[in-house]
Amino acid sequence: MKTKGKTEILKEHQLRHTGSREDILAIFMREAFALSHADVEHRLPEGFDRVTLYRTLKTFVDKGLIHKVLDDSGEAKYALCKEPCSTDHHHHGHVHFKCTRCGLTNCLEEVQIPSVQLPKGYKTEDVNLLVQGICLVCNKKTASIEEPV
Amino acid sequence: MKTKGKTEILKEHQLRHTGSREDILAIFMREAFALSHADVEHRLPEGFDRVTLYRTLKTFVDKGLIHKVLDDSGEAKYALCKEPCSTDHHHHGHVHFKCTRCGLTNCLEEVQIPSVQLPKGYKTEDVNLLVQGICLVCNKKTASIEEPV
DNA sequence: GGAAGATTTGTAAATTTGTAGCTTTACCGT
DNA sequence: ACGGTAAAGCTACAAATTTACAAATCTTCC
Repeated sequence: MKTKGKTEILKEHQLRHTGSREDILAIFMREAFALSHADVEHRLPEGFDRVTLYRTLKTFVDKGLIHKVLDDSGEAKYALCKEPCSTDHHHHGHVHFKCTRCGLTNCLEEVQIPSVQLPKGYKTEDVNLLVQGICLVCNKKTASIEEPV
Repeated sequence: MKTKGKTEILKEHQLRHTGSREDILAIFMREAFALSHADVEHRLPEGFDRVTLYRTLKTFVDKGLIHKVLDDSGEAKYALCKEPCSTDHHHHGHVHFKCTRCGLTNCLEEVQIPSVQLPKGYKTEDVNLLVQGICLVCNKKTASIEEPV
């Protein structure tokens, strides 16, 4: 199964195909975890215009190409929308996991958010769940030190 | 039932009772929903020192007087801790709800976060759940228009 | 393939935001 | 009331974000 191309993704979201957008989109496609503004910036070629990055991230969010990932740091992070998101409706049923050790935030696509029963009168449209803790990778590192075979 | 006084709250958290803290605490007690840094700032008297606000919010979080409420906006919000929070351990098993209509974010103290089963190897330390949708108040307004008796 | 019109980008400058250092002021236990 | 100490009130800075505007780049339509 071939992954959707960048050109195709941009077109789907009614965005012009430009070099900057291609670069930024490529970064999101390459990394599996959620990226903050700074994360993206670091991965961009030296001297990439900062203003363009601000604008592009905003545009991508507005058009539903990427979505904001909640984070306790207060610093917004972004990740590609894998499920179809229209301009106005983001829909993300999966859990986000932030490792307190390595600091990376991932989408755990395979973990569904359990349904939540809200009090009468509330209407649910979207649910976001952020779990913080130690991720698989960091956990292994620790284990190999603290629990020798 | 009388609500706990500001003086009492500050004392409980080992904080000196000062004018600034009283002002800021009063704002949180007055508003039922979560407030961003900017929200608090706007409600403070003209000319209130910016730096003091930064420091006070930080102190309040550190001492467990208020807790961060995650928000999809990326902008951190804060709300009073109703459950007893010690200096080092915030414990918030409850759900946060953000209304897409009125934009307000509330703590639903009565709704517990269901436990989440993560893949093997992950270790959970903290869980945050944000539900977005239509709140009780906004829902009623709508209902009274769309579903006349 | 090229031109027109609209969008996007690059640049500089203005604003806003978050911190640090230091002095003065205000708490609070004794 | 006194004195040690925490907090407030500045000022100054660096970094982050936004704005304005002209130049460069897309798209569409001949």
